[in-house]
Order: sequence, then C-alpha cells, then structure tokens
Amino acid sequence: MLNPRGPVPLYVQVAEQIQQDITAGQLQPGQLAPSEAQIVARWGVARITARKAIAVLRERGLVHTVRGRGTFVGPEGTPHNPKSTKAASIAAELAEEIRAGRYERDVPLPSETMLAQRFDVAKGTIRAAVAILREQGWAYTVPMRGTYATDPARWPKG
Amino acid sequence: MLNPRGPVPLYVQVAEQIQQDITAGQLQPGQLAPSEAQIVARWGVARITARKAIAVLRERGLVHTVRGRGTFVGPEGTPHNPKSTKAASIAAELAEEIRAGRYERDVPLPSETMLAQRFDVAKGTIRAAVAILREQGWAYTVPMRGTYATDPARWPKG
DNA sequence: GCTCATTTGTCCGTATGTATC
DNA sequence: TGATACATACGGACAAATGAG
Repeated sequence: MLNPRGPVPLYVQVAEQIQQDITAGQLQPGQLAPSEAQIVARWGVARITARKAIAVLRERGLVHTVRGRGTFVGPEGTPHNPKSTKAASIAAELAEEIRAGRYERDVPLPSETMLAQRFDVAKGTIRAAVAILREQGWAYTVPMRGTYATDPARWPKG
Repeated sequence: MLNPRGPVPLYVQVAEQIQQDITAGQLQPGQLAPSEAQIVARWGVARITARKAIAVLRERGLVHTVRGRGTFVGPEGTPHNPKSTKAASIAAELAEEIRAGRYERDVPLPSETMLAQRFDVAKGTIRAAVAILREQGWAYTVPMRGTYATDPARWPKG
C-alpha cells in the first residue's frame, strides 16, 4: 500500500489515499474521516504521520477537524452527518423487520427493556430509535399501552 | 520576518519575536504562548527550531511549560488564565447575560441540553460552566428543579 | 452526577539523512 | 569538525473535549 522508501513522504501518500476515498464518493461530506488511531492501525504508521496526513487534507480544504469529535469530510460549516449513530442503525433494523411483517398490528412492539437487552444498548438509545421510527412513520405510540407498528397501507415508501 | 543567513540563530530570532509580544503586552501572563505547531506554521521553521526557541524563553524566565497543556507566559507558579478553557468562556458569557437581566429570578436557566445545543458543546462542558457560575455566585442549583440566577443583591462585584 | 472510551491537542525524547556555514 | 537548520518519522505520555451509558 505504502512505499516508505520512495520520494513521496509517507504522510502525503496516506493523505492521497484518503483523498481518493473522498473524491470517489465513498466518504461523503459530513461523514467522519478516518481518525488518527484508525490511520495508525490501517497503514501502520506513527501518530505524527497520521496527524500530518490529516493536516494535508485540511490545508487542501477537504476536511475539517473538531476536537473531541473527529475529522469530518468537507470544509468548516459542513453539517455533520450522524448517520452512524447507534439509534439510527437500530431504527433501520427495526423498520426492516416491520416491513418484513415480523410484528402483528394489534400487538405492541417489544418493550424498551427487551429491546435494550437484545441490542445490548441503554434504554435511552432505544427511546431515541423509537422516536426515529415514529418520525419516519413506521410506528406510533399509545401512552400507557405501548408502541405499535404502522398499518402497511401507511408505510413510508423508499 | 526572519533572516536565515544572519549571524543570529533562527531559534533566537523566533524567541525574540515572541518575547516582543510578551513585553508589548499582547501576551499576558497566564495566557498560552504559541505552541510548537503554531511556531512551525507561523514562521515556517522546523520543530527543532521551535522547541529551541521556547527553551530560550524558558531559560530567560519568560514562560513555563506544562506537559500536555502547553507553554504559558510568566514564570512557574503564574496562575493560568482560565479564559483559555471553553467552560470558563461559556460561564463568562452566561454571567454577562445574567448581569444584563436576561433571566428572570423565578425561572430556571435553560437546561443543560438546550445550552449544549446553543453553544455547540457537550453537556459535560455546560456542567463545568454552570459549576463555575455557582462558584462565582452567579447562580444556584436546586436538585430536581433546575439552576436559577442569583438575586441581583447578591451578585459578585467586578 | 458519575464513569468510561474515543479523539484531538500538546509536549518530550529520539533517530536518520541532507545541507549550509 | 561542529553548530545550525530542515524534513521526515517513530514512540510515549498527559491533557482537554466529547459522547455513551
């Protein structure tokens, strides 16, 4: 992958491999670029080298960095895309199951506690996932009763 | 800015430019002096040169260095200006708003979540900022109720 | 309010190779 | 020969901000 003895510095080689992922569209604006630790693990370089590679991308205006969060694709001001949050992925999985007819219409979905166990996450995460399902129209909640799958006639399309 | 071919070593020249910023008062005691990386970027020198420049300032007693935090203006023991932390600057902004009468006395301040959104920081940072407000006497917290602005009669002075 | 893991920021020490004076 | 300086690269450590739980 990398040529440590060539005329091109390692950090430039790493930067350009990441740049390819960006221009190829595999890394969309707002998404997280590889972290320093990921670069270290993936290319077997030192952290300084990883940092310099990111600095190159930053100078080229391809990414911007937020301390404590990571480096994001796109220039400063690009809206961050939390596409990879746990709640969203759980919501997607549940939506898929609803579409597959796994849940009857008159029976509540599994409780927060059950879902929290199944996905091995906190109840708060399940609550967020259910909120997404409601927003997208896959489910509705009746206070003191539970959350139910939406009628197939009203399923969102796409 | 720098004269690489003159009789004065680069690292001394860099040190003396920073020293000017200090004696001119642009860099106050307790403030962060330029980091190694900033020196590299600003004067286009190598890291070794930046380190040596800082070492010169340290030998002259103008700065002191704390590992992991940076180099601060003033000799060892100088109180670090907490303005450099995010929580402190948020606390200062909120204190200013309290002084301006923006919050009623009987109504809680905005929740941690709201403030975290407004300042685009983590809830932990807001928590630290509120703790500072409490310490300074600008606000007090009632468990399970919220945080309230202090009565104007008890505002800290200064 | 607390702990924990992740991530970036900063500093420290070292090393190799090149170049100038 | 030695001091100065640059560019590159490694490894380690601590600190601060964030986010999940």
